[in-house]
Amino acid sequence: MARETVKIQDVARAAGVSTATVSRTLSNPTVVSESTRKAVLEAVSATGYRVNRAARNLRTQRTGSILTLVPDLGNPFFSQIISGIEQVFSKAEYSVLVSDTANMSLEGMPLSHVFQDGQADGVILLDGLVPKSSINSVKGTPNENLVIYACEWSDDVVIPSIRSDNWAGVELAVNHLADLGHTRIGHISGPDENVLTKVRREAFFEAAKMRGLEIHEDWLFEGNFKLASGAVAAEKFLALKHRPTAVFSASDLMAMGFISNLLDANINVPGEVSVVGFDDIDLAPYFRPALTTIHQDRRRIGRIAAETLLSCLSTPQNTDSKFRHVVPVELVERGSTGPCKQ
Amino acid sequence: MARETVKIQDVARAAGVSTATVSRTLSNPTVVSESTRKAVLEAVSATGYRVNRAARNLRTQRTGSILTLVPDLGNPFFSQIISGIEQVFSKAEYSVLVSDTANMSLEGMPLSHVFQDGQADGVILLDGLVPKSSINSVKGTPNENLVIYACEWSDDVVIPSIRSDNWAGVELAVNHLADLGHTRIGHISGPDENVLTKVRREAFFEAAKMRGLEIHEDWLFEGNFKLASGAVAAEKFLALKHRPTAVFSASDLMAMGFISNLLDANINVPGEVSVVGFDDIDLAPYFRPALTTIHQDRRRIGRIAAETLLSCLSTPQNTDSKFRHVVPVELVERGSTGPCKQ
DNA sequence: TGTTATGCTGTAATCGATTACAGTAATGGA
DNA sequence: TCCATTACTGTAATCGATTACAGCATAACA
Repeated sequence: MARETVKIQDVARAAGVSTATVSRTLSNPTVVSESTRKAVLEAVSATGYRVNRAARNLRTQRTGSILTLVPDLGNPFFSQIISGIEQVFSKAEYSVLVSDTANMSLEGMPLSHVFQDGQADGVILLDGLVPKSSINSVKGTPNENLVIYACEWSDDVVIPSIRSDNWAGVELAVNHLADLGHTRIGHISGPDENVLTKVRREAFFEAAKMRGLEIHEDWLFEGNFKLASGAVAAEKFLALKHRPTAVFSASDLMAMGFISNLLDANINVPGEVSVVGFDDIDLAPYFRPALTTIHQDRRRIGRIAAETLLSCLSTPQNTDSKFRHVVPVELVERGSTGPCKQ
Repeated sequence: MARETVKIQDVARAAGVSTATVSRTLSNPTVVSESTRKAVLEAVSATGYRVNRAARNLRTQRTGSILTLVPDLGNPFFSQIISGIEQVFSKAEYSVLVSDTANMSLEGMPLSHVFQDGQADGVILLDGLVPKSSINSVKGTPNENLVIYACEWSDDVVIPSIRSDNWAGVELAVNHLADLGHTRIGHISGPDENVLTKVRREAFFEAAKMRGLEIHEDWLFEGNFKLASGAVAAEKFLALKHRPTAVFSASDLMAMGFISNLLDANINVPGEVSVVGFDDIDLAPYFRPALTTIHQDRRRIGRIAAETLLSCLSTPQNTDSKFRHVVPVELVERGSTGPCKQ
């Protein structure tokens, strides 16, 4: 009964108006008269018309979608941020594209291509390791302010960013342990190249110093935020002659991997070793011992990032590339930490 | 130095050829002569030309992207499937759009709109609860075969699907427990409306029957696949006068929530109660007790779904709407199950 | 030499919307 | 009555690529 695809022409014909009027009715209803509006809308539903995005995009030079670059899509940590992002953009009638940076080489690929190709109107980077040169390719273009960081970032690149208050989080963790009487505190960090690793490590040293605690080289374990690396850290920990009585892990997953191995070695947590994580993943309260950790509101980070980008999209002028939104974190005390008994 | 945007005209001029030749060089290099090809490619890199997608999409009536509908983006389970999907599509030069069905109402929204709008060339449904009417709106259209299920599905809807071998997984779990001597086995299920719940529950009854085991109404706990619902099930479990000695949970998360609460109540796992999960999430081996569970290869499901859709996209004719790919599962024995001692 | 095939290239129509500009009718004010 | 303004509406150009069709050499063959 209907033609293959119904286009604006068909609606115009059905409503007895021009295509311009149909278009106006749909995108700016107030400028057409009551009666034509009704006629057009009727024709639209009668024909089942739907605006063709490609045509609109070509004409308006917009895409109606934004791109999210994630270092590891399989990681639940990021999926929750994306969830927050999607929530905001779906309301605003934007589509969300996701790409795993592990599946592409960004080395030679300037981010400006995303805009030139008409792939997306904006980009949210969850990956602090996207090459500086790639990001800077948008500097000086009209899209300069449409790339922002969420969660991770790079100190070399000046674009807006949303992040947790990592420094405060580490302080909370260390002070919590110090308050419990621990003086020998170890640290499981993320991978060296990660910006979060740097901040949290530095904050760790600083917080320890503030409490007058000494840190031994031996007590620092480099991981990669994932479970297995926490388990590896535990092996090294167990091999130490003179062990710390508490450990601050830069991620919950590493903390859990660490604890698992300690328990297997019959080391009591928190009896002999207290452990604080970072993230407060859903499982933290259900792990045994329940994990004391620093709560990050991941979905909120995603939402704020999306809202920030959205406002840049609607009013490009008043964007500050140095904009930085820091989301507060909090300590959640659970069962994996206890008083120092030595 | 360069114009705002360089278009195919500019390249044509620079190379001294027509736009048609430029287009051909880029999309079908073999039909142009060696010398022009070189000239064009030089002009392309000299000008920094990039094909405008909106224009191409309009002309070719394709979008180069596919849509993934997820019931809960924040759930790590789905993010790993998406990871597999993205891996395949990024190689094939497709973009992946993700939408959380929780953020949209699909009730009145026919899926055919996705195609009419030119939003995507194909759809992967990770959500078995997308309304039948919405999906069936593509039946009889040219896009009939470009919507497929991954992981979940609906028995009412005839479209290709990729899924784990749920039935076999449940059998493995029940037989494992029966082999350990358990005769009183409980089950924590997903939510009633979920298709996986139905299959796994039915398979549970069947497997139990095959082993000559009786199942009491009291031993069935309805959850929602998430942690907290496992903990709730544990409360009900603890209130029972006559408890099962083993429990099969339809998800690892529920199993962990369940175990946590049992441990808090000083019930030994697996000493007093054995627990088998389903999924084999990354944490399963690090939980204490390490979780015995049914391994599902989520990334593989994603990859196969993507490859299936991809082949439908390239050769639409030979698609079978009844196509069903069942991915094998396996039992992973860990510490949460042990011999029945009663 | 004439005819046909082959290989490459250019012209121009086309995809389906948006929107600048112009035109018309109705209204109000002088 | 005439002019200006307001409120709509229509015409047609435009976004930037792809591709059907036609044209022109050159090669191949009779």
